[in-house]
Amino acid sequence: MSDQPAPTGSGEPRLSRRGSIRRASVLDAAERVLVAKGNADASLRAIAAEAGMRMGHLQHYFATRADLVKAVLERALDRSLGRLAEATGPQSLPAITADPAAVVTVLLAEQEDPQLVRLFVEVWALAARDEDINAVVREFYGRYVGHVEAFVQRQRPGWPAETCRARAETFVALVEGASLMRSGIAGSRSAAMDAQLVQFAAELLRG
Amino acid sequence: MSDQPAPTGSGEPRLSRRGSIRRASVLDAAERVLVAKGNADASLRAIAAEAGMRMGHLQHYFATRADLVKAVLERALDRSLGRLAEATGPQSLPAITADPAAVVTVLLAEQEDPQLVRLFVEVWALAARDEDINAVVREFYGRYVGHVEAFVQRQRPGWPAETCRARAETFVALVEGASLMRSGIAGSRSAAMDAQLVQFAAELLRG
DNA sequence: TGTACATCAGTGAACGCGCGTTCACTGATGTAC
DNA sequence: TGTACATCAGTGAACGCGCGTTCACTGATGTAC
Repeated sequence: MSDQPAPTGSGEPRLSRRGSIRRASVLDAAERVLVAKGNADASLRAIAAEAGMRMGHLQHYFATRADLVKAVLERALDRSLGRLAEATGPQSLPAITADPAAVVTVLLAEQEDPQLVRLFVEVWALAARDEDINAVVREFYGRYVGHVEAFVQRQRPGWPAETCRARAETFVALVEGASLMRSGIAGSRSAAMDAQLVQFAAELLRG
Repeated sequence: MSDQPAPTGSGEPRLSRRGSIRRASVLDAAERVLVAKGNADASLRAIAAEAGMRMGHLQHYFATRADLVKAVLERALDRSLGRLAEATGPQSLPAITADPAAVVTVLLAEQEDPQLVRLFVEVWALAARDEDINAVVREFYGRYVGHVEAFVQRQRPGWPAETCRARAETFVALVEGASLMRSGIAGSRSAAMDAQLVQFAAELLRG
């Protein structure tokens, strides 16, 4: 979470400046391998090789594989959330705040990266089985929905909070489902579908 | 696919009547284990135990684990598609054909089974990595969308086919995304969200 | 009706493999005095 | 400024484990004559 060298209090070893950098580069390598090969095939050996270090060394930074995977996902979801907040936040480009359809377009554009979509699908599957990952994922979607809800509230200040919430949840369902239908997993992109998605998602935001 | 004992021509051994029954019970057992434990933890040993047979015996029916998993998914998706066709087909209950909202309600009700949702999420993850599974899954969603498209066409005979198709795809995206938001993976059910989902999904079906 | 034989059903042990984890260890770095 | 020592960075080999697959085998079943 933090760039500071010493997460004091925990049982973890303190990290020097160099150690922090190495830890981050382990996360980078692990994310690359995870995205490229999937959770099942992302072995610690492969991750260590990608990071340019020996396997035993990984344990200096992450006691177990589960810890490493969790840290990778937390970081990746945090990053994703940052981009999302940028797209929906009140401080974003005036053109975007004014036009809900533009928000949808930005989110759909993010899905153009097939590896990112694959990572998300992997994350859902993990969250369905693993309590720790589930907590991380649910917090992510909680915040995601929260951002969208705030956006809707800004568009239609008169609407009750419950309506905004329900619309935000429906919006997120639509966008996440769209990633399946557009990525080659359950279907392929088409201009007609994209247009329909944008129209309906925008309607959810200001309908 | 067939109940007939002899899938002639292939390299597979011919199955006696008893063999066909055993083969089906292997599929049943494999599906139970797969749903309960997920693909990663569903070992052939566990599946054999569930089926009440020895591991080596599985090879009489499925040469490799991949073959078995593929067969399980094909059967499960076929079954799912049957239920779907029933809900959207012209021969279904008059009350359902008349009311798109009822179709949505039926589909959402199917998602109430958490194990089924978990199976689907697993299937998406597999389809994202494995070519064979991908083909199976895409055919499933192709048919799924086809049924919905036909339903839309029946509701609004005047609409061009492309519009019906795009709406059907958007509909499926919404329903599949909803399974994530309602199942505990990315969020939890709420009455307000369900109402919103039904309203918007129905609007997709008849505009 | 009875026997021979091919085919299918099912066993059980062994195989090599890659996995995550452990551990005793050696270098490098930085801090205290 | 120089030395001692603690701490962190990084190595490398070994561990046990569960996995999917292979194989030689024995029973059971059904068909041909």
